[in-house]
Formats: sequence, structure tokens, C-alpha cells
Amino acid sequence: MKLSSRSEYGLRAMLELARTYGSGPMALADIARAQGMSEGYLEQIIAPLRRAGLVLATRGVKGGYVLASAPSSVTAGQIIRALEGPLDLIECASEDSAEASCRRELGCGSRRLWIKLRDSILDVLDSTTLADLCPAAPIGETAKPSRVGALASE
Amino acid sequence: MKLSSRSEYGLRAMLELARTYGSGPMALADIARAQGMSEGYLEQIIAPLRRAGLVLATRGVKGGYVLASAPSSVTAGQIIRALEGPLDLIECASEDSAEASCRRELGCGSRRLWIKLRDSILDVLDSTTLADLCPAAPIGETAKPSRVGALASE
DNA sequence: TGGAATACCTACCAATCTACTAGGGATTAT
DNA sequence: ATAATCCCTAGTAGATTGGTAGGTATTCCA
Repeated sequence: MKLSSRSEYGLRAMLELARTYGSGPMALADIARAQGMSEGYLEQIIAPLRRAGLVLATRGVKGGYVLASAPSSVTAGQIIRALEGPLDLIECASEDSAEASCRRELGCGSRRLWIKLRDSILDVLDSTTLADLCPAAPIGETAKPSRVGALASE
Repeated sequence: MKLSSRSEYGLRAMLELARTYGSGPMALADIARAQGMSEGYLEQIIAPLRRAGLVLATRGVKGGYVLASAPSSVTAGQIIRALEGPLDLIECASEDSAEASCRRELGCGSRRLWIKLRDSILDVLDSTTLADLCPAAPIGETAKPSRVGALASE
């Protein structure tokens, strides 16, 4: 069970933008260099993030990308979904498909497991924000509603 | 983010064996027919399950496969691991590799998320047994230590 | 003793996905 | 005008997926 590097790269790019949040647009080439990834590939990865409204792009000489909202209000779930589509581990446990399309699940059911797994994954992804990952925040505590507003300290 | 059908097929095959647990060996062709999958493909999927010691095979005319232990003591985690190898979402968050090999994770860290995600997944997989999935057990409660011994009711 | 039924093994295959590279076009500050 | 930037499409080598095909080994049973 593996995660494609799209998500890894995408998340790292978003973390880079979170780290420099407030300092104006950052060029694609700079993000790629800072994170050690292929510029051309990152370009294809950041495109869906822009289409999903998670980053804003400005063209031209001093252009680049900025986060569309504060790091504390961008969740990992938004990023992963933008990059990999809806989280469906398996046909019958898709995030958005109606569960009506599933036969064979009368007695013994594998589906029960995939649903539990999916919910567990979504719980982590949707409760973790960029702000949770970026500053030296205490590990193990993420998305505390009482701490909204904590940004990157740089 | 998807799960390969290896895991789905493997789990379904194991659930089929759990359902008929106690009735002697079940032939590969019967498992495949009962679950509607390709016989040849299932053969390749059940092989690692046998090598991992999760099922026992007997050859010859009345041969087939049986679970190596009771459904209540076989976890989904054992099955998935046998089929997909150790759970490493990403290089730096592998289940068994030492975390020493990870650079770049000084300030902002995506790794923190993958570790949390991995732990969350492992928690679900390792706490769900075939017995939890097979009978009409109440959903949402799995691997209760006080209910060890509950088998398939057929 | 000789099928027949089963597990077991290896190789092959088409389609898809992954992680890129290449090359060009559109937009904007200077 | 020019250079820097975003934006788009197409190609591509290698891996993975989801199988199929065909043979070998073992065991029950008549």
C-alpha cells in the first residue's frame, strides 16, 4: 500500500508556501529548488491545486504562487483530494458514491473494513492543517479548534 | 488514493474461508466461484497468504485451503501485509524502516502527517479480525478482546 | 494401478499508471 | 521589447495491475 508521490510533492509544495506565507508570490522554480523536485513535474502537480482554489497564481515577471488562505485553514484532506480525486479505496467504499451500488455484501463483508479504514484516513486528513505541520508545533495534537490563527512563525 | 484489488480479493477469499471455517478444506475453484473472481488470479493471490502461514493447503482430490487459525485471531493487518508488503505510504514513513534515513524534515514536515496517517491505518487494520467482519456483528465495534472465540455461525 | 482432482509454479500479456521531459503559448513587470 | 513567469499539451520509459496459459507435483479413490 503506497501513496503516489503526487501527494507527497503537492503537500511539500504547499508547506513551502505556508512557510513563506505573507512574503508575496513564490515562483515555481523556487518551490521546486527549495524542495528538490523536478520543475516540470511540479508544474503538473500544482495545476490541480490551483484549479481547486487552494493556491493563487500571478503571471509575469514577479509572479508566482501564494496560498489562497491561511495555513491554519488549509487541510491535508483538501490537498490530497485535489491531487488524487475522491478517496475511494475500493469501488464500494468511495467517498462520494452512493452505497447502493454494492451487491454481494449480505453476509460476510469486506466493505465494512474499507469504510472504517476510509473514515479513519479522512479523520486524520481533514483534521490536519498546514499550520499543524509547518511550525514546530507539538506533535500528536492537530487541528485544535481553539488554536485557529496560528500561522507560520517565519 | 486507491487500494489494489489484490487486497480486496485476498480479504474476500479469507472471509469465504472464515465463513466455512470448520467444514474442511475448500478448493480454490470454489472460493473463486463463490466470490466471483478469476481462478488463476486468485491462485496468485492466495500463494502469499499460504507463505505467510495464514492459510493451510492440502493437495489431492479432496484438497483445498483452510484458515490456519480461527477467524477471531486473524487480523486484516496480517492479510494486507502478506499481500502488499509492509505498509509504507512514503519512503520516510515506512512501517519497519528506521526513521534515520530522512533528511529535509527540519522545519516544515510532511512526514509528520504520513506517520499519523500510517498509525491510524495500522490501528484499524490490526484491530479488525475476520470474525469482526464475517458474522452479523454490530458494526463499529471490532476486535473486542472479551469476545474472542466467536466464529462464523454457519 | 491409473485417473482425476487438486495445489503449485513460471512465463507471458495488454492496459494503465507513474514520474517525468520537451516544447510551445499567454501574460505581465520593467 | 524583453525577460520572467504561468499555462497547456503531448510524448515516454519503466513499473504495476489484473489477468491468461500451460505445465508439474501430489493425493484420493475406484
